[in-house]
Amino acid sequence: MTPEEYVEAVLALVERIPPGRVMSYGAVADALAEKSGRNSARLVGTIMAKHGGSVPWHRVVTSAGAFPRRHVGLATALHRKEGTPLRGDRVNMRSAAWFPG
DNA sequence: GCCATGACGACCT
DNA sequence: CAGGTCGCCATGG
Repeated sequence: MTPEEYVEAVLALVERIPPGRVMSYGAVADALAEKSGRNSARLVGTIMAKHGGSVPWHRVVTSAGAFPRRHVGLATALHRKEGTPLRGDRVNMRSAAWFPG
C-alpha cells in the first residue's frame, strides 16, 4: 500500500465515525495496521494535520481524549453541539470511543 | 544518509 | 494528575 493510498484509507475511516463518538489516532492506526503494514499514531496525526480539513477531524482525538492545541475551542464546541460525552476539556473515552466492526 | 520535527502513545516518576 | 523518556513512520533540510 502506497503512502497516498494510506492517506485515503485514513480519511475514509474517519468519515465513518458516527456523530457523538470518537476514535483516537492510535485506534485509527491500529484499525488499518494489517491492511497497510504501518501502525503509527504519530503518522495518523501528521496526515490529519495535512488532509483532515475535508473530514470530521474533530472526532479524532488523543488516547487521553484531548484535542489538538490549535483547535481545542472549535473541536470542543462541535462536540457539545453533537452531544459527545465530555469531561471538562476532554472527551470521556470510556463511553465515546468507537471502533469499526 | 543523518538529523530534527510532528493534531501520538505506553509506561514510569 | 503532571511531566519526562523512548518508540513509532514520514517528510523536509
